[in-house]
Amino acid sequence: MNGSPSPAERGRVGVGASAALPTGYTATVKIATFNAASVRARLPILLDWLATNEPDVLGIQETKVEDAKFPREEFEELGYHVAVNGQKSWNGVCLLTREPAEDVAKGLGDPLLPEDARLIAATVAGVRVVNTYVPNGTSVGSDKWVYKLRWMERFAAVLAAERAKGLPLVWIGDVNVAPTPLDVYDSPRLKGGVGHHPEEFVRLERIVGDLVDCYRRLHPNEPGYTFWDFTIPNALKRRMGWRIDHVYATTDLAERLLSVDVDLDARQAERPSDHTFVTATFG
DNA sequence: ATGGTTGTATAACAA
Repeated sequence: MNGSPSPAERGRVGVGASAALPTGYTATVKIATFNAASVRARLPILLDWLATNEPDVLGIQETKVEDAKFPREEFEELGYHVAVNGQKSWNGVCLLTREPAEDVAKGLGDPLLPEDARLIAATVAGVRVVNTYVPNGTSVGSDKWVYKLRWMERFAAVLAAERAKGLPLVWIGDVNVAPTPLDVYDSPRLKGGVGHHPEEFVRLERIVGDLVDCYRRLHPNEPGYTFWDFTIPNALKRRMGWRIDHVYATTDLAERLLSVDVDLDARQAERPSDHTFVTATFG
């Protein structure tokens, strides 16, 4: 072997070479979640946000588009790999990743439940990322409510199986549950309704286990709302929100947690979703 | 206010 570097090695000089990095530098991983309420309607917001924030992973929920019509190229032009689990009109999830998504898994695989497009998981840079759109539930006691509770029970088993693979893991997505009084704008009034109901709390606890709720870990006293109902005028300014978009991490990753940000600007942009972005950064 | 808004199978739905 001679001493001259290969072209590939020369290409890394100044980028990955630790000697060229400033003192105190650590590689970070940014993982974000966003309920887009239609990926096509939200494309301008999404492309702008990705270019500005450059997350390593963005999990989107409610893409509302079948896979063949997903705007894949627009994200690829920004340097993202695209993995989708969609259906026509409703639901739909995807993962946008800077590194290729490996071992992609889709759906709950429960023959007793409809195969709605609500789950996609993949391994990205050694981290198992599980992105879900938990059913809304519509109204307590309805068929959709029963479906939500059953879906959560099944997902607890699916997530346990994912965790059994032993990789550091993050669960991200719209969980459609605000689990504590701090997570919703009027807990006494909303408690017992969809999204803030004890039957949901119990099931969410079983799913989460010893995973760390990343936002709450770093912000124990701030509401951290991520969703504001379209039908409530000026809900954001009136602080009438819900924290239902969450990032959970295994303890090994949570020990590296540097920050969790909720982007209020995207909720106030032109033609916004009713949700906004949540980003967790691990060092 | 059994209201309000937004998106998609543009007619009722779901959220």
